[in-house]
Amino acid sequence: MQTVSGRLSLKERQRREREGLILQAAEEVLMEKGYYEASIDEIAARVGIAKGTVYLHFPSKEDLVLAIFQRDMQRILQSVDAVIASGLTARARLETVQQFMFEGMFRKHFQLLYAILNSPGTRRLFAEKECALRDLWAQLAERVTTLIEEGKAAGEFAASIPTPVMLSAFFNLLSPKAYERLLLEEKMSPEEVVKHLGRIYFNGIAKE
Amino acid sequence: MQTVSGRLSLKERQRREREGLILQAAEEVLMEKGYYEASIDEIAARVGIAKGTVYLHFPSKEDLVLAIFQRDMQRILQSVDAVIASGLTARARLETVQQFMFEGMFRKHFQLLYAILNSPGTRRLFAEKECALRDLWAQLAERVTTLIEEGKAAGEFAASIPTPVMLSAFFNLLSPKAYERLLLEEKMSPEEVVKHLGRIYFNGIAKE
Amino acid sequence: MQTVSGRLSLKERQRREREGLILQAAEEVLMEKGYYEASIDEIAARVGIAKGTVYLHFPSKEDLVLAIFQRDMQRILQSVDAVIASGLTARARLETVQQFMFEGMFRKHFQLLYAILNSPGTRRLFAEKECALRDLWAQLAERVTTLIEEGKAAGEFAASIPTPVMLSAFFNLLSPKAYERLLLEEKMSPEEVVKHLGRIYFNGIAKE
Amino acid sequence: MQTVSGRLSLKERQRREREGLILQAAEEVLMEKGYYEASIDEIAARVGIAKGTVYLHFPSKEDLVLAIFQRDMQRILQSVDAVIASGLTARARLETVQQFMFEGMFRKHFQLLYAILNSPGTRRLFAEKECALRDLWAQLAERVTTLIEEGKAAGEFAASIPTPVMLSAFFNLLSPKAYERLLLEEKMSPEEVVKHLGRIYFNGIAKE
DNA sequence: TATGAATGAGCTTTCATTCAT
DNA sequence: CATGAATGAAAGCTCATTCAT
Repeated sequence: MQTVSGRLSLKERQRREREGLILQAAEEVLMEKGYYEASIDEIAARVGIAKGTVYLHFPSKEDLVLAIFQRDMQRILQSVDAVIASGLTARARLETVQQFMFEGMFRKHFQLLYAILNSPGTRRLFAEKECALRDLWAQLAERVTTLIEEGKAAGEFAASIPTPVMLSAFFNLLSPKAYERLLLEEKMSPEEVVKHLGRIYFNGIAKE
Repeated sequence: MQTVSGRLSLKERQRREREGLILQAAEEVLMEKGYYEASIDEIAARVGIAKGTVYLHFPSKEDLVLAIFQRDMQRILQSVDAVIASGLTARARLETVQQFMFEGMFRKHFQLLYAILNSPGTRRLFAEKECALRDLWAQLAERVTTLIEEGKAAGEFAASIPTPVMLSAFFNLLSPKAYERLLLEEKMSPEEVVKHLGRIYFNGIAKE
Repeated sequence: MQTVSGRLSLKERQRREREGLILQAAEEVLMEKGYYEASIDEIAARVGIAKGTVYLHFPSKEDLVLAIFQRDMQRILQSVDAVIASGLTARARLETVQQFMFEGMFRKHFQLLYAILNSPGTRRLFAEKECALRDLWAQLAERVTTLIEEGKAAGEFAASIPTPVMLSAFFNLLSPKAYERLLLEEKMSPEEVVKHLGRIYFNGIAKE
Repeated sequence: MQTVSGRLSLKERQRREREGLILQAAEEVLMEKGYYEASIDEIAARVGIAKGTVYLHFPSKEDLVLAIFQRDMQRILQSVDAVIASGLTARARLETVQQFMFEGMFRKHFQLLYAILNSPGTRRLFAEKECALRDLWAQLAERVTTLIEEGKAAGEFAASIPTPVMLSAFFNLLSPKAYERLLLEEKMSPEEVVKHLGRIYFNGIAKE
């Protein structure tokens, strides 16, 4: 698939582009309608291709969704890793990670991931592919866990609160899905919301 | 439907009892499988009645789910109101409310409510009945809002954090759904989890 | 499903009647078009019911076809058993069995059975249900095998020809499917065809 | 397409070679899976060419199958004609023809031909091309008919059995498809099977 | 010429909802 | 009233065929 010059062939580039468009459209429809009400027909229609074409790229609806997760998680991990590599304190790095999850693209990606990962219907659906899903999730959880423990070691966070609790709280408190109301109905800016939530979380887990 | 003696007729009592059984079975199935994978057939089978009978009580699947919400919310509100009526501080009362949401029946009820209320697919489904849903939810939100503002007035909570943010954070941080992992995989007891989460939240929103 | 009087309830009778109609229509379509070109839609349309109704009776297209086989084979076995029970010579009984297979209903049933059992596509399809299919077939083969061996024992048939060969030859030579041409194009009567074929087969396997 | 030298151009030779490969692969897949489960994709893959290329040689799946028949029939006819041209008795020549049909390549070719020609689904499919199919078949039937009638004239075969019946019986009794069971499950050799079947047939049609 | 991505008609199957009994 | 058989719209998926490259 690679030419001698090391670049991808035209065909392959087109293929990836198309795949990207499908993933994007699928993500949109999934966000709007959820897994069950999102039909392959509609996804294809939004891309402007035929239903069958979707199946050239993804063998099933489930696999399509899985692919969205993988792509999104990859992007999230890249950003998170960049933050973690900085020389800041654990708390500062965790705050930056949190901010990502409220901003632009990341809100969208993370939201979908989180929604599907936690809704009872879909979890059952992906039962057999759960390993793949869990793996994806585990990678993000691992990073945050490390940060939390570094913070505890540095005396920034309360050692008395178990790390798994802090981890869960981090994702729940900061999961952007639930704050749509604040953005839409209360007309708050993401920055403002994230500031206040960060304060609650970090004061909450701070050492006495 | 009421006899001269003021009591409900036998027929009506039977009717309500059956309605209760349907709601209960429906709630179970919904919790296990989610909205889309829960079939009227299975719900009816669990009650031991015919599919058609469900439709004598609820005009549609959506309405059935709505009725579950209404019943659950009513129960939750009763308990919450009892707590609020006590003479404790705002914080103490809010902590008690939170504990409800992690205990026994309430965990189950609240979990379902919250799950469906927040999954993108189901929200669209209930779009036209959203008013009803919002009303239900608004009643609970109102109670918590009042408590938060009382707490602020009493100097217990930080006035600098907007009340809507505190409200959202309350439900997100303390929503039991997301903590199943802690209960199941980390083998923590609900009491322990609620203790740590309460600490995070209440320290987080406390006045400096 | 049975009333105290021992008769089937009305519901159950209707159910069976409907099931019979579906099987009959399915058999017709299958005969005309073969397995793959027979669509559930068309079968339902011929019965005058909706597609979904077919699925109330048979969980899948494969199972529908299997049910046809079972019903047909049952009918065939009944008739064959009646013949076998008569006190005639082995040859006379085998001839009578052969005649069945060329007459009226039996031609139709046997034809379908044989066609699907021997076409490569369908055999693969029914791979997992092959046990069921094989069982059905084995029952008929067993009867014929017994007759052949009785004939050999009685000195009617050549002992030098292996019984399995005689069995295969019986079904192939006498399978009515392949003789449609004689009936249709050569305008021969079934009786005439069966007479000549019987002569060939029975002279062929006769003791020297 | 022919050069002045009378030989086929290189291009044309390559073309025919590839066509042969396609036919061969198609025949294989068809034998394994039957008409409907054989996909153009798989056939192309086995040849190692693209799906579209198949369509450069054959305008449709049906035509591809028809071409297989034509090629196979041509080969069969060649061999049959060679046999017929020998100076043996009618019976001896017919026996040799029969042996062909049980041996090596011929079994394979004949089997496919016969299977598709007799399965109800495929017959309908080829309805419009039936003329072509019938023609092919008629050529073989004609040879055998001639042999049978020569046998009758020579007093070798019973004149009382109509020739079309003998013809049908010949192909049915001797069609190798149905004898796979004997080869596979009873572990008989083709030679043995053909010997016994020949005995049945030729004794069956012999003059009293 | 050879390719294989794209197409879309058509299939099996599901299930909320209706309604004659 | 209660029933559950019947409905039929709608979904996921396949594959022969086409056509731009």
